Amino acid sequence: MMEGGTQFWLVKTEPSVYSIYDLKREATTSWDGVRNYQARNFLRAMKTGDRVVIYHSSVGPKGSGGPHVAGMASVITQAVPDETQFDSNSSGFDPKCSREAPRWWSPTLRFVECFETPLYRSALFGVKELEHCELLRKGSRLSVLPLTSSEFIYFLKFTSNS
DNA sequence: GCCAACGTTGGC
DNA sequence: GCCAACGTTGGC
Repeated sequence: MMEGGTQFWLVKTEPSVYSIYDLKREATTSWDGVRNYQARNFLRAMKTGDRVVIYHSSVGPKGSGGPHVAGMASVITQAVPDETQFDSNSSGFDPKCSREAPRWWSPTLRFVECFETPLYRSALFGVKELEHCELLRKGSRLSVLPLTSSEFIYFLKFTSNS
């Protein structure tokens, strides 16, 4: 269960690149490739046991109904240096980084569950619990963000075992 | 330190 | 595909 001190997060991913179905198949994954300092700081603040909401972004209106919350994950390992920053063959390669001075970090996440029905972004507007959520702020591009407990509990209602 | 130019994100 | 909003870069 959730112990005191558990924090809640939401991470975005483009399902055409990496989806919750990929996470389900792999069971765990290193959440790498994030190249924004604010998001990086949140990744580093993640602790084992923290709960994570998975959001599918950049899903066109012609796609699968638009961007949506896809399911749940949890943090199993705190962030370590993101290996892709050192890999010149990776799109995440950052020539300014070295192993002595890494800049980008990635925690390991574990699949928890995929929602039976996607929770579409369009359905979130007007939800009282989410009225201050960064996810819904116009122009927000932050791909890792903290959730308040009431925001998280709102998303929890869409899990199968709640 | 300012800010224009640029590249990217991501909803629509 | 469009484009507004954003973050970063780099000249000054």
